[in-house]
Amino acid sequence: MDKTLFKRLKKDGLSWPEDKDLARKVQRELADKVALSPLAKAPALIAGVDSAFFDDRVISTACLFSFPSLELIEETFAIKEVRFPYIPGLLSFREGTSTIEAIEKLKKKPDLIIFDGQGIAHPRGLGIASYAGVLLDIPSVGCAKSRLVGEYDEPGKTKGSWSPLKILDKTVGAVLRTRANVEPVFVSPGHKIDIKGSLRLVLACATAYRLPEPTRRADALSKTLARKHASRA
DNA sequence: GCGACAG
DNA sequence: ATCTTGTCGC
Repeated sequence: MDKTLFKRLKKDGLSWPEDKDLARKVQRELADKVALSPLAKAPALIAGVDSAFFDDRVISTACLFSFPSLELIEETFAIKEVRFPYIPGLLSFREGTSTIEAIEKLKKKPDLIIFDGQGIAHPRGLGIASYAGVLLDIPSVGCAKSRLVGEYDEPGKTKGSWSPLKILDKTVGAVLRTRANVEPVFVSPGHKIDIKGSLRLVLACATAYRLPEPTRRADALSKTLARKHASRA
């Protein structure tokens, strides 16, 4: 894949519908660049990202936290016109570009980013966490609220319990209980981290709620800002 | 053709 | 994701 397309994806993403097939092709190519090696160094700064919609626009937020102390350091957001519909497996092209922009607006570069979506637990091994992780070349983890692909057994009801998420005989992530007696989350590595590391990270960010603090905060902020900007040119 | 299907 | 109040349960 050439650098031109690489930069274009970060800046403008893909449009609809002429590039729908290109989207899948791009995913298959980027998937080869995903690294599942253990985290190189302990992260000190972690960012959580999420997106919300209003009118015909997408607003993505990035919340930076210290780690493992989990103190909020800074928050950013980016708004863009929605150019792609929601299609299972192609989420990256709907909210990936604005998400990347929000991350790049952070004054301090995060050592790792947690996404509200899948990492490699994806049809082509490139969920939004892997997609953005590769384009930004920053370690990333996917923490989704529901399953996209893979099979699993119900994990134990206690906090910290988990069971492998696998496609055929290949483990691509884990179904983790971040809070007792509450629906589990689907964790999978995005880029430059392995499954065990992803699990430890998400669990370390799970305080008293189902979603890890960085992502939970980004979710709340995106919704608040979306309502604030709604129906207001 | 039928069912599944991140946000 | 989004449209939306109160209500059941731990």
